[in-house]
Amino acid sequence: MSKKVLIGVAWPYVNGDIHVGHLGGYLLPADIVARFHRLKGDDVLMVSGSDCYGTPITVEADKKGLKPEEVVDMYHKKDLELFKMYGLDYNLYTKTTTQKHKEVVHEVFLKLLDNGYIEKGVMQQYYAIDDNQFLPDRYVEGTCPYCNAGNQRSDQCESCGRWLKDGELIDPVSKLTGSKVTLKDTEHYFLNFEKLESQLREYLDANKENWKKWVWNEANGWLKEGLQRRAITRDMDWSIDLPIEEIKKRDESKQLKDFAGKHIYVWFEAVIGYLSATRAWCEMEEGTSDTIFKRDEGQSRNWEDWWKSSDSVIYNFMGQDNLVFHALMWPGQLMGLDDGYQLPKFVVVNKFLNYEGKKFSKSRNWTIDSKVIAEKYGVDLVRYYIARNLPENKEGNFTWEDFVASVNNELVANLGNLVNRTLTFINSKFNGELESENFKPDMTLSQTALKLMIKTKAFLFFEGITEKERESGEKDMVYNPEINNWLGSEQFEYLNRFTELQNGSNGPWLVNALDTVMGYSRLANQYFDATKVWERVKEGKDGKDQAQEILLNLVNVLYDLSIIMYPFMPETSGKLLRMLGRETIKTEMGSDMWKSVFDEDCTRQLITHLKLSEVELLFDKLDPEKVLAEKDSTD
RNA sequence: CGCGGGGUGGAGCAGUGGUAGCUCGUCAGGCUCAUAACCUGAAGGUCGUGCGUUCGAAUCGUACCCCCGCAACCA
Repeated sequence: MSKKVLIGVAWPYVNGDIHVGHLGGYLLPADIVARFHRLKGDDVLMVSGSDCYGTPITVEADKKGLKPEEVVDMYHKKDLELFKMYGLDYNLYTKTTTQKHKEVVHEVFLKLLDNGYIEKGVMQQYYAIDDNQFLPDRYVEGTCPYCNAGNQRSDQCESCGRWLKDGELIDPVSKLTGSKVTLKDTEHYFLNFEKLESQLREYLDANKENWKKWVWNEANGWLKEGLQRRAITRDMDWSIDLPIEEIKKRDESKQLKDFAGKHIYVWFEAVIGYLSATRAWCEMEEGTSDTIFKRDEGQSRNWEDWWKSSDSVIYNFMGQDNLVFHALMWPGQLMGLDDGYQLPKFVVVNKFLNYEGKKFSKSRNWTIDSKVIAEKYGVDLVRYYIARNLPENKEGNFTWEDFVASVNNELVANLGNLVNRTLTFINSKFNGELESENFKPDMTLSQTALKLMIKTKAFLFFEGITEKERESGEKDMVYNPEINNWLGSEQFEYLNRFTELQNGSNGPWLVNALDTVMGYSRLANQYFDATKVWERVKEGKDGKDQAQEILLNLVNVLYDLSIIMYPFMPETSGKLLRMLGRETIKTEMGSDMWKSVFDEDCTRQLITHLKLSEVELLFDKLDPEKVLAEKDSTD
């Protein structure tokens, strides 16, 4: 039976364009891991959607003179197109404005209420007197009590940088109407995290080895500090309603005095999207125009298989600003349901990806349009560059100069060149066809090649080698089982790690995994040189037979590469496979493409016959001057 | 003393007690199948600073300096 893997990707706010930083922070890492699991034939469900409610949306709507719904529709549509373009392979990408989401949110709310984790409380909030409405902090401005600067936000004075507490702002007024604002008591529901603390402690301790160290430490820091109850309702119209009718059936002690204007706070509701989207996907027959939808043959349509089965694994991907919600709040919500829910096992958080050393900033026009860059340079180049710069441990940086260098010196020079030199060689010397019944796993390689491979750790190819022999590289060894033996044992430890996360590896470390792909390509280039295959073909029939075997070896490496690069560069993978005359990757459940490369039992079928399709360049070289001009255009 | 992360050759990063590594760049050489690509070799680091623990510290402790993130509805 296929393992169930649920990949929950943080829900992007639909108040602006998705830039390269979002891609690097969580969108692309999630997609890479999802594709990896699909290669292994796992039953993968990747869900996410647009986070549609809350103040950021209404702020953007005001700015554009639109209704919140219109802003949501506009950006949701744009995001859908962008994600399709980047090949982000969601099973369901939906939004939080759906009926299903609302239903599930209500269900969760009521369950937590009944279980005693939600309680009432009174807090103070800004209230516009003339307009008769509560205002979010963002909509209040006044004079800073410290530096007397006017027109400052209620939370921070931009002039002197001080943080302001509620009520400190002098002469606060509504940004919308100019109406005078005061602080007023307001009753809300709160989630009592204190009651969940010991369970959260257990949860963290159980996952110490599964999360990156800094992620765990940060979550641990929050928990040690002590979690306080947190408001889960607001006086804010652009939000999901409370299930008032249902609440009214409850005991009086659970009811607010006045439900008017009370809505569910976005932080509480958005994460429930993982659950609601799973359930929606299970019930859906097909996608709609405002979703990305995909279902493979044989995938389970019982949502509990992902959420309540012990052999399902849940991942969550997010940017660092979302850490506390995913590492503590959301697990807390699930615990409070007390209904056998699986908790996220891998909370995968990345830091931010900066742009030329500075934070991406829409307001300062310091941003790269994800769509434009992909159109110009190709999705896979961008995917590659982002993937190799993922801010897994510390902030990453996107620079145009580095982008060109990475593409030209790594992708083109190493991987692209390997493919091109191998395939054009086969074309010119063998008319694009190879066939060797003699191609067996026990072929003997040249001494030089041996030495090289031994040095580069490829010695794991060979059986019975001693440390001394390894150092000298002298032994005339036999090329043992297959290339994949080596793959399985050493190089692919990384790739294996990034999902299994065994041995306390605190991953996933996608950068390392990508490094492995490139390292494998580099090794093949060394092999090409060491075997001097271009000389072999000049040495009569024997030489040509040898060359054929060498090339078949290389072809098999290319096949491996096309598969292991797939999670990172799916388009390129398909392109390479087509050139090799192979089928492109199928990642249906149970297809187990991974096993065709990575298989401990070495049952893999080697390619012994080859008929090349038309050969083309895998990547085009970038013109540095043209690309560097991009930088100036954003200044 | 709010919480947390980081400071390792020109750049970007691995490395958490035992001869300082990788990718890119630089320099020299080789090769010519290949997108002036590939391969080999070399130069280049007192691992932020001081003190301490230890036979031994980039790695542990401590003090300090610098950069950054979060704490706010910025991914």
